[in-house]
Order: sequence, then C-alpha cells, then structure tokens
Amino acid sequence: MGVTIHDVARAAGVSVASASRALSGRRRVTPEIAERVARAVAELGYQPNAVAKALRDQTTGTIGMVVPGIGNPFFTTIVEAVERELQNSGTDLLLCASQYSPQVEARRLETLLARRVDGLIISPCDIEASVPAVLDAARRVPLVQVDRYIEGGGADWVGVDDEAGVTLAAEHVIAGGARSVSFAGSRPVSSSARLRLSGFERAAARAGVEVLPPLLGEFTLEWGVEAGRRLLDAGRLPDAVVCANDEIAVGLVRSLRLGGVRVPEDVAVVGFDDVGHATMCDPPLSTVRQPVEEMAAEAVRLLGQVKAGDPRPAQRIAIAPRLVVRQTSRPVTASVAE
Amino acid sequence: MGVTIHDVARAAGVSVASASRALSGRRRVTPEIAERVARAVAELGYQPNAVAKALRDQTTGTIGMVVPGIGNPFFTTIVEAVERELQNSGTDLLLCASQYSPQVEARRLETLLARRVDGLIISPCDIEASVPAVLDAARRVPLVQVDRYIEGGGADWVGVDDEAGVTLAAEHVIAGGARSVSFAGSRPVSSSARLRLSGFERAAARAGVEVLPPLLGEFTLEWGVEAGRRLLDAGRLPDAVVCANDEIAVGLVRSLRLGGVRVPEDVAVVGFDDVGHATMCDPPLSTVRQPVEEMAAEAVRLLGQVKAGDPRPAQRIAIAPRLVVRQTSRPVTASVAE
DNA sequence: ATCGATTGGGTAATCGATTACCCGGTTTTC
DNA sequence: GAAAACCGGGTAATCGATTACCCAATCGAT
Repeated sequence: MGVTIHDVARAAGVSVASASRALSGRRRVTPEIAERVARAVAELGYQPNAVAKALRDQTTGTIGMVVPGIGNPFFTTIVEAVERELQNSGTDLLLCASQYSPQVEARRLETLLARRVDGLIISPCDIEASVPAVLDAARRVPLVQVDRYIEGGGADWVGVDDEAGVTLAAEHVIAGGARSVSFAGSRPVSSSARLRLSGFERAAARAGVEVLPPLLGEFTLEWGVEAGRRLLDAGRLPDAVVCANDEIAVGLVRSLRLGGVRVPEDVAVVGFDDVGHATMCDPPLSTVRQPVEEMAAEAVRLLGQVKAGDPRPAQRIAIAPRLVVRQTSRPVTASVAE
Repeated sequence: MGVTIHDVARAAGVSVASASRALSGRRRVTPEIAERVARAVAELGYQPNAVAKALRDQTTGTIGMVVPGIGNPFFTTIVEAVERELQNSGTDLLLCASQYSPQVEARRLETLLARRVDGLIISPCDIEASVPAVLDAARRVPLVQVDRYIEGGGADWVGVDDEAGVTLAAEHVIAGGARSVSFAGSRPVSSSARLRLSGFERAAARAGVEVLPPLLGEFTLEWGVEAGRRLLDAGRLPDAVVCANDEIAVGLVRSLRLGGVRVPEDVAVVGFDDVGHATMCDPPLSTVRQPVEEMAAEAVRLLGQVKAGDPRPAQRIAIAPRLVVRQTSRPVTASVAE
C-alpha cells in the first residue's frame, strides 16, 4: 500500500502537477508526458487516494442512504433502484440500516455526515422521534426523504400517495361486494403507517360500509400471520381486509387459509407495495403498486437540485399508485389486471 | 458547513493541539482548557471531519462489504449479522451489491479500495471471473470471503460446509423412503452452487438411489417456480427434490402443489439456508440451517487477524450446518424437529 | 539552592491530491 | 518587429485533524 502521485511523478520524471494533469485531463499536457505518466501508473499500480482527493475537493462523490431495515423487500427494492439510478452518475452509495430505531438512525446519520457524504436519501423510521436528527442533517447537506417522512414538513420528500393507494384498495374491494372491511397494518409510528390507516378509514366511511377494528402491529410477514389468527379467533370475519404492505397480506392469507377460510371467496385481501413475492405467492396477491423506479429517479433528481439548508420551501412529490388486481380479490370492471 | 478544529481552538482561546487533545483525550489537558473547548464545541456545533482524520491517520474506521445482491434474503441476513457484530467495535460498514456481475463487483472493489476501507468482507459472485479482482483487493487490504469463495484458495473464507449440508438433506429424504431424487439449484457459477450440486450427487450415488437430471437456473423464487413446472412437464416425478436454497424450494413447492402434487406425500422437498420465509411458508419448509450469526462473528474476528497480503496460508473455516425438519419432508428419527 | 524529571502548551510537519500562481518560450497580431 | 496572447511546466499552498518536537514552568530530590 502507498503508491502516491509523488511516486508516479518521480518515476515519470515530471512534477506532481503534470502527473495530476495527465491523470485528470483537466489541463493539457504534451503527449510525451501523458505517455510517461501512463507508463509509470501502470508500472507502479498507482491507485488514487480518494480520501485525499475528498479532503482537497471538499466533496466525496458519495451519497448516503438510510433505510429502516434491509430485511423488508420494499426497502431493498428501492435501494437497488437508487443504485441503478446513481450508476452512471459516478457517485456511489453508502448504505445504512437504522434497524427501526431512531437512536441507531441518529448515529448512522452522524457518521455519514462525518464522512462528508454529498447528499442523503433517508426513509426516517419514526415520524416523530426522527425529527431532530433528520432536520439537523438536512441543515448540513442536501437531503431527500423517500417513502416515509417526518412530521412538520421540514425536508423534501418523494413517495407514493399513500391515502390514494389505500383508497384505491378499499374502493376496489367494496366494488367487489364487501359490506364489512378491516385494515391490517403497522402501529402508526411512521408516516406510511399513519396515512395508510387514515386513508383506509376515510375511504371506508365515505362508502358507508361497516369498519371492523384495525389490526396494528408491524410491517412483517410474522405480524400478518398473527393478524390472520386474531381475525379467525374474533369469530366474525370481515368481507375484505386491506393491508398496509404485501408482507402482512401474504401472512394474513396464509393464516386465513389454514383456518379454512377461502380467499377471495370468503374474504378478499389486498396488499400494498407490489414487491417481492406478490406475484409468486399463492394465490397471487392483489395489491397497490408503488412506482419504485420512478420514485428512485425522482429522489436522485431532487437531491441534485436541493442545496443544504436553503430556505426554499420543502417539496413533497407524491406519485400516484396503481391498483394491480390478481387473485386475492374479485376483479371488477375498470382496474388493471395482470 | 465548515466548523473546523481551528475555529474551536480560536473560540476557546487555545491552540489546535490543545483542542485536539481535549477532544481525543490522548494527552492530558487542564480541566480549565477541557471546559473551554467543550463549551466552544457545543456553541459552534463542531463536528470532526472524518475525511481529514482518515487521511492523517491512514485508517478510516470503515470496512467494506460486497454481496451479489440484497434481494436475496440470505445475503441481507448475513449483512445484518455483520452489522450487529461490528456495532460495538466502532467501525462501520460500507455496503455494496455486485448485482451478480463480476464487472460491477470489480468496480465496487475498486471504489472501496480507493476510499481506503480498513478491510473487506466479500461474497464473490463468480467462482472464476471474480478471481483477479478479489486477489488484487486481498493484496492491498485484509479481506475475508463469506459464503461464496473464489477458486484456488488465495484468500480466507468463512462459510458453511456446503457438501455436508446437502448430504444431510439428501440422506434425510432417502431415509424417509425416497428411491429417486433430483436437485434444483443454480448454474454452477459460484462455489456454493457447485458444491451443493456435487455434494448432492455424491451423497445420492453413495446411497445408491436413482438420480434424475438436475434443474439448474438461479437462486430465485422465480426459478424455483419454473423448475417445478419443468418437473411437472417431464412427466416423471422424483420422490424428493433437494434445493440449493430456500427461495428455490418455496417456488418449487408452489408449482408442484398447483400441479396437484402433494408435498411431502408425493414429493419431499428440502431447502437450504433457513432464512426469510422458511418458517412462514406453507407448508413450513424443511431445510438446512446456515449458522449465520456464527459466520458473521467468525468473519469479523478473522478480519481483525489478517494483515493485507501477508504470506500466511489462506484459512478456510467451514461451520457445520444443521438439518431442520419441518413439513415438506417426512420426519425420520434422529433429526432436529421444530 | 540546583539539577533533572515531569507536565502541559504551542508551532509546524504530515497525510495525498489538486490547483493558484508564476515563469519562460512560442505563436499570433497589427 | 514589438506587444499580446497562449501554452505547458513547475513550486508551493491548500483541505482538516493529529502529533512530533520544542519550550517554559513546576516539582522533587539531593
């Protein structure tokens, strides 16, 4: 370890300035020098030190991304989309998981900022507890939120229109004949959890159907399984259940079927996200599709525009979701089928 | 942005040396100075620049991790385990995905090295094509491979004993009465893919049962579904299928059931990994458990020991897997049941 | 009282790459 | 033919934190 540009310059018999210029091409050098430098680089196996470059340039060519957990297929999908989006822009991604803990999240942000990332993409794990850390970060560096956001609107956000999504789902099952409906979701610690719940309740109330008490736990398959069991134990089944994500929906369907309930004949189930196993589970899941690629592209674009802590009012870019009807709900006329 | 230790020193009325000492505690300062520096830090909101520190110290407090893809639950599980393992050691993790492409992998390694990570944990995507990039990286920085490895043994490795794992699986289904068996796995571009296939074939041959041609595609649910279809189309079903991972197994079970085949009565299926949905799918999957936490701990420990490019012979640490019998295979006497 | 040891503070070198600035030589322009 | 513009090369400053080295003051021991 430790071939520096000085070594290259010496080996090529030129100054460091010339070596640097030959390498970066930001000023012309004679072909002769370019040649000698190229040879020296190859010979010595020189690899530029990005740390030194970052210090001098005051820019690292790196953006940080913090998501609640990489066990959740929705987040891995969006991470992959962001990576793809960044691919050809030369910047690369520093990925961290907050493990659904605002404390861990704050620490991760801290170290990303210390490493002087040029920007941050974050899905804050808690709508309230994440506020100080996120605002603080946004003051120092361009930051955009994705999917989840903090309350108060202090930072830019790109995501899906959660309320519209669950409304789509609720209206779909109601149009399919559901007279009583329920919601299986997450405890409302995140914006998505809250909006999907409230959007569902509003849509159901508007349609005038009976609303059974919601089942609130976590965004996991395990909780879906558990929610399904509780539904069975409660004795009375709703005609349809709208779920806050696909994992919950898949778990719920599993429990219901194990309990002898037919899906969608007895109970219709609709998920949210349309990532991971939604197409491949049994039966294929009706769900609300998040336009993940679009969100990632938008987030990256927005990140390029925002300057750290500028006074411009925070933007919220909500992308319209789309209902995908598969086989856990009865198809009705005007919806996209696959 | 831009409060430096010089600003702190000025505000506190001391030299940068004293400020640095007060902050790091690596030399004593008077309580008076410590106090003044602490106040200045709080007032100015000073945050040390990790880039500058890294340049001066020649160490970044960061290790890089490269896995083929974060869509695969096995890799996300091991990433999480490594993160946990690193948590209290103060070093943090730079995660990259090679997207199963040796070219992308080489680029990622390149940038991680340029950023001067203190070590690398990698699961090389291709047993042959990954060789030059991995060896090159190992020459510059401590490196340990996890799960997958490159041929030729030029770098340390921690993983599960793949052959022992599939042997466990094969012997289990044979003990359960299978007279004909098949294997559903990935094309042999990675060490795990190769070893699991060859281990299976050896175990089956040893037991003297009939071996149907293997189904080789990718480590995905989609491929599992496809493999199941091909099995159905082939007309002749084996008594048991051993799969190279859980995703394939789950997809295979789904296809078989859709085709009216009962699992495990008509065909027994065993997976590999025991991560993700293995416990929660229907029916719960019999599989070979990888000791992920142990592997992560071992990898981190080993990384602490190896020096870059030292001539010490490469170690291979294979951890014994464990068979977990659930409901896609017939239970036999002496195996762990859950 | 004096000398060596110890303590704590400050100055400036260091890490590696980039680039502002300077300088001598060549070309262009009127 | 002189002035202006241009070109390509080198020296040294710069980014921010750490620390080797130096120095003055204090302490303890004889």
